[in-house]
Amino acid sequence: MRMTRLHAPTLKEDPKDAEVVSHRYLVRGGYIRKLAAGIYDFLPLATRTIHKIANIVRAEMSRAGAQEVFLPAVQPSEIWVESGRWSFYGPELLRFKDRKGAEFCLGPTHEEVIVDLVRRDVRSWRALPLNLFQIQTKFRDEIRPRAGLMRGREFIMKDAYSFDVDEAAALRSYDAMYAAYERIFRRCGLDFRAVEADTGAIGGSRSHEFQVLADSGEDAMVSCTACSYAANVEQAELPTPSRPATGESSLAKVHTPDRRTIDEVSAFLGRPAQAFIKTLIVHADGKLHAVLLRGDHELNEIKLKKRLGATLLIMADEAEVRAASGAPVGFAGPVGGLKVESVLADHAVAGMTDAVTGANEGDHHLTGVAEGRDFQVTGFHDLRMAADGDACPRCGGTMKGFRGIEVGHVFYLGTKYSKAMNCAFLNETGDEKPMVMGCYGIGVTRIMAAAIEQNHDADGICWPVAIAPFHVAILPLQMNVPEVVAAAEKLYAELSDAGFEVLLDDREERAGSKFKDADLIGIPFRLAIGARGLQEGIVELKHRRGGEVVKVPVGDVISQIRGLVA
RNA sequence: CGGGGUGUAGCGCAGCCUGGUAGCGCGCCAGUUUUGGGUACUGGUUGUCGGAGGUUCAAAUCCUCUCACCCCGACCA
Repeated sequence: MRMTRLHAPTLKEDPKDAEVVSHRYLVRGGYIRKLAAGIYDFLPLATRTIHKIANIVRAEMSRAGAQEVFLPAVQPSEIWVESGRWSFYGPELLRFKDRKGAEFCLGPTHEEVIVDLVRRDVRSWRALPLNLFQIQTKFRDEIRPRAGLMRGREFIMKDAYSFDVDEAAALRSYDAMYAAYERIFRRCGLDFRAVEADTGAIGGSRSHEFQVLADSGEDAMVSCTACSYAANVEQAELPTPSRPATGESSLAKVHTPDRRTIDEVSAFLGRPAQAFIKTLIVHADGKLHAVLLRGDHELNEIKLKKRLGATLLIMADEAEVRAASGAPVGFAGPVGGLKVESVLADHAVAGMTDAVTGANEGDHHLTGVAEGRDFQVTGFHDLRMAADGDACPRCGGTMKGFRGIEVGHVFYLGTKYSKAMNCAFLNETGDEKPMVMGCYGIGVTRIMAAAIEQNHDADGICWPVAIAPFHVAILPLQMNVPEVVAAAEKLYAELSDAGFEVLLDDREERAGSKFKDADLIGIPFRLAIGARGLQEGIVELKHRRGGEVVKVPVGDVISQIRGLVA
């Protein structure tokens, strides 16, 4: 490809609406443009990278036995009513009517469509296992799209669905997908980690997320430093700690004017956050409950929801907090009783002495509070998020926290959808059974963004070779020196013929501009051809990522590149 | 949805407080110059000032309504 023909409008200045690195560089590098909030145009460079990622995904899915299909983006409401998700899904599901008034939605996912397809024609155990996948544009009307491609509303996703005769077979399908995912992300050149995850609204009993390691990631994980356990902090179970030896303390009320948060009271009283008992009032299915956590811990709403068996769980509003505690938000505490259905406490609160809590009175806290002596709870449970330094639930080792970007998710679904939508088969003994399903997603466009978050420097993108839009950039540095242009053209032809994807910067620009754009776009290897070097028969080969520069005789360029790109 | 903010040339911005009919940088076009990290200079092109309504002799500027977008939060296969 010639730069003069390539539609890659690069920008010198950062776009004003881009905060995260991947968004900035994708826009500046001429990869994407925004059409509306969370909706982007993919320009030629982005399209090339997306194709690279998609082809790796295709190859590995095929290898794992899945077959590619292409399903509609527009879906009728009937199948969603059937699965129960027409009412369960909120406004995130974009709904609309056709000219006859019939209701449709833009597919945020395709369980309904695939189950409908499979149940029509698959009636026998002989046809199973079956695994179908597609690479499709999905639409989710996110409350707040952000961070460019990381959380857009419209995005490209690979989704696969497996159908099996029983749980054991379905788990084999799951394991095959898990293995395929590891191959996919490795081939994409990403530093990633598979972690145990919550199954969320989708149900099922087994689930792993594939997380690209990046400090800018939205998700927090912990992994054990001693064994292989790794999990999302939402998912990680925590071992029950041993009760601390009871210490002595005497209860006292202190005046804490206008100090509401743990941080504020902690600074005011000079006590660490670990000495606090945080009292949260939650509203679950119409009833109020209190949750007690150690001050430095964070509530895990998923665990709490499961413990309460609640379908709807939200933080109580100000009026509810006042009704439960008799005090404004920020001063609730367990001592003296709360007007709530139950008081649940995290294990870490058990046996705390000399603790600080709210006094159930505006502008006052209690110190010297002892659990058991000053208040009782309904029960102790695992209710908090795992964090850096926590003990591993498997081996007791120490867990380390890290952040990641979720690029893939595999779920064991069971029969949730096949039962709801009557997707069944006849087994060898003639009995009708619901198929046992799994579903497996990969965010194709998110991989593009995540790869940049993980692979960039101050000048631009440093693509892994496998997903770079081009392998090599050729930069003739003096367009007015015929020998330079001729040498560049010759290398361009030779490298292209040898099967490499080459971008020739044939613009009448000075060297500086070409270097800047090549760095920004992030082509892994750069050949700079200058009049000076050419006189000695050499060109300069630079590795975008490491920055190493080697002088290469013109005749050796192809073999050198061959060794690098392979 | 709650809080905060922004809409003026393709991009990034100033002008608004104190109304007088629009400007800067980058880009783009022509040329000179320069020629290994966004060269310098000359000339040129580019606007329903987000939209609607109102006040006024006069509105980018003041008022009302509205739309879009961004950030924080809640939300989330």
